Amino acid sequence: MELMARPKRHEDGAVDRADDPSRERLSRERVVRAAIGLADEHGLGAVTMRRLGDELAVDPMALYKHVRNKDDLVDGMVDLVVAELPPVPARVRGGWRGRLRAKAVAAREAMQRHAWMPEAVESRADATPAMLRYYDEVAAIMQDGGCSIDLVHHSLHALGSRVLGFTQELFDVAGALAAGPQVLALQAHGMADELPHLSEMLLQISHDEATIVGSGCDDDVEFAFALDLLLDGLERRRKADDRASNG
Amino acid sequence: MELMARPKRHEDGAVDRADDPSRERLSRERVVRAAIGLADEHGLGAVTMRRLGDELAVDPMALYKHVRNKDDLVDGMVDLVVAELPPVPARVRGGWRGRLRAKAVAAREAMQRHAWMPEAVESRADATPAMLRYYDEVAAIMQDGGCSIDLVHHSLHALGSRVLGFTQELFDVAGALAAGPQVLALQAHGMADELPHLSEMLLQISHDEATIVGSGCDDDVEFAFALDLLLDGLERRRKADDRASNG
DNA sequence: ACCTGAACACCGTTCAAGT
DNA sequence: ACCTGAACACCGTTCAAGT
Repeated sequence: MELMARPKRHEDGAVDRADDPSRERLSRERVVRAAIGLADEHGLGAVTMRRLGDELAVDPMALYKHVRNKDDLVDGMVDLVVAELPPVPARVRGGWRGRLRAKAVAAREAMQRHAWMPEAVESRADATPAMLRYYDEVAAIMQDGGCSIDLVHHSLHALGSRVLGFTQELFDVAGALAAGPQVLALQAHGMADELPHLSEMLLQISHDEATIVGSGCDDDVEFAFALDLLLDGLERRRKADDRASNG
Repeated sequence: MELMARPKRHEDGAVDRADDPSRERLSRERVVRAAIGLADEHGLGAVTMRRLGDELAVDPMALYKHVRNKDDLVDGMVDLVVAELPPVPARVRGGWRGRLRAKAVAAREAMQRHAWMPEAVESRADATPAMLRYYDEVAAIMQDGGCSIDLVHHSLHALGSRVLGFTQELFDVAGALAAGPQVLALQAHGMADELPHLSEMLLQISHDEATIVGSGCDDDVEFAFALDLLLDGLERRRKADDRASNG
């Protein structure tokens, strides 16, 4: 998963700089792609103007010619990832719900390749142009499906980032706790007495899962559960609106 | 909203240090409350070991006696806020749904006083003890209401941080865009052609709202809409489970 | 006119030196 | 044995000095 082109080096390790004028020129896209590669490999925390400069074999200050500042860099990373999300397949079963579902599931796959995206998006105040276009597509799917503008509006709020493929979880309820040893650790620390309901739940989960796969929750299942819960609820509201205006 | 006790100073401005042994002793709670006060007033970014030391009129290094490191400090801030959320009133109408709803709405009020909480929570890998206790209470309410353990589990994933009062929005769809001037700005920059559905939606919102209040969306309404959508859907699943096992 | 890199004003944390 | 503060290894960004 090497998204960026590494700077060319001589076999002896010396870096081409002033010598080689054919060396790939810097551009905003090349800078942003290098940052994405850095984040994919080492996390968003590793994305540093200085380190990015190293990665591109360039003076850190040179980056400021292609990027206003670090905020602008992160904006660029988010925008590029969202811009490159696959378009929803032309023919999908299940009406507007099915189309929206397919869109969210496709986005989710991309987000798993870029695990830093939720944190990056969360840290932005404003939506990037690509995010706006994405949400316009979502609105289009719903309006085409017969949702009122008012319902579309509420839905965008209700779905939030879920439609972009985020799990949006407070903490990894299962990953952090459902692993067998962790449950035991909980009990060992006497927390099980304090958390009877969670303990019972986690115990049952790890018991059920143990017979099938490893342990912990299936993120895909949970994502689909929440998504369908919301989409089903929204379709019910759409039908109710329909009856109210047509009946 | 002054949560912390400021260090006492002489009227001439000189700081009591070694002189005054009765000067309030540092403690983990005092450190954490000071950090919360700092975040409430100036945002999470202003919470710095150095600045916190200044605030408490203490060497920054002295903080490390009460707090393992900065991560531990933020953990402490999150834990204290969650621990002090009001308990759900004993008698609330509407069964488990009503009780859970009341809990989320009460939490939401607290979160609005501590606007840095979503960011702080998002940056944590693990839940704090108070968060675990909170989620145990949520699980208890649902189990008492007749939800199967399996449904409780899915619900915790689906509700995510919403039950803690977070809006969990990707970006402030409305705040950033629905304000009248912004819509015009959008059109001026030719984005309206690219975003026909969003533009139409935002135009209608600002038109509708203009006659009632200012502009933008009502966050409380949107929070309640999404919460009820989820709670209604979960109650439907509970009933379906009921029929499946009893019928 | 352009580019570069030294320097500034921060940060969390270590660790040695002083009591 | 304890505490303190100098120092380290970073950070984003400014700005002046050099070409």
